[in-house]
Amino acid sequence: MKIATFNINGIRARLPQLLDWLRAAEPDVVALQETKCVDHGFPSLEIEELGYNIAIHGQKGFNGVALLSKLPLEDVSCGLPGDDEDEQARWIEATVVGSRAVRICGLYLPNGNPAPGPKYDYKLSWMERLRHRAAALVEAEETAVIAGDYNVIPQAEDCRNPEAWVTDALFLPQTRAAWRRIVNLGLTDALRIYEPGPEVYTFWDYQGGAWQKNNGIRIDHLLLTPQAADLLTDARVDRHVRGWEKPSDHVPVWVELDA
DNA sequence: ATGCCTCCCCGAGGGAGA
Repeated sequence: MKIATFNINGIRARLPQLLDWLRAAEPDVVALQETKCVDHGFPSLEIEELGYNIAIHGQKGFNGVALLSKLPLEDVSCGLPGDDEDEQARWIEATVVGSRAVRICGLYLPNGNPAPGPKYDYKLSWMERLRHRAAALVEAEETAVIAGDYNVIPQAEDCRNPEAWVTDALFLPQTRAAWRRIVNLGLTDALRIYEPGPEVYTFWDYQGGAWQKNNGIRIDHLLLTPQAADLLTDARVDRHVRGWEKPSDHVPVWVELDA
């Protein structure tokens, strides 16, 4: 079962690229972020024509997450538990049953800039809620993949110019400590298993020729519970997609599970 | 980099992103 995450940066603006990638990469499950449209604006027909079922958690203008799956999406749940006041569409989860049942969680973690400030406070509190949800999945011994745009640069080797990020919400010590508290529940950062080297990035800014200079950061991650990690057979970045016409600033990242 | 792009809102110029 091939499971991918892709911050699409506007699904209506990016539909041709998304369809081209789906046809070429043939993922079984995709977690999308930054769909930037309400549910009735989602281009469902074109995606369903490629054989995907769809679960959407949209919002007007920004945010927005979705799951695509060639297998049925069961027990869909939208919204990260822990704050009933939180209206932002950043979390969706569902179960997909192949040879094994896999819980798929798609997330769009808040950016948090500028830090310090209320946006950074929201990021840290969201990460604490994420830790609680991840702990529950680990405790229940679920076969689960927690995939998405984490807006976290875990370590210095995950960016080209660490010194440029030292005061940024994506790389602040508090952010990376919160990330470690989540990973240290016993989760596996899947891409690191198959791409251990430096200069493995998933985002390149549109500005300043970042792509041409390979001035990237690794912020899109797939975290696996132990039961999912047992099934891991591959994990890669579809880096080439960033060189396409009118690309997203993120590229797809995927894992292959024997499930 | 207090923003060199690009998305969204809409139908101008501002918010958001990372």
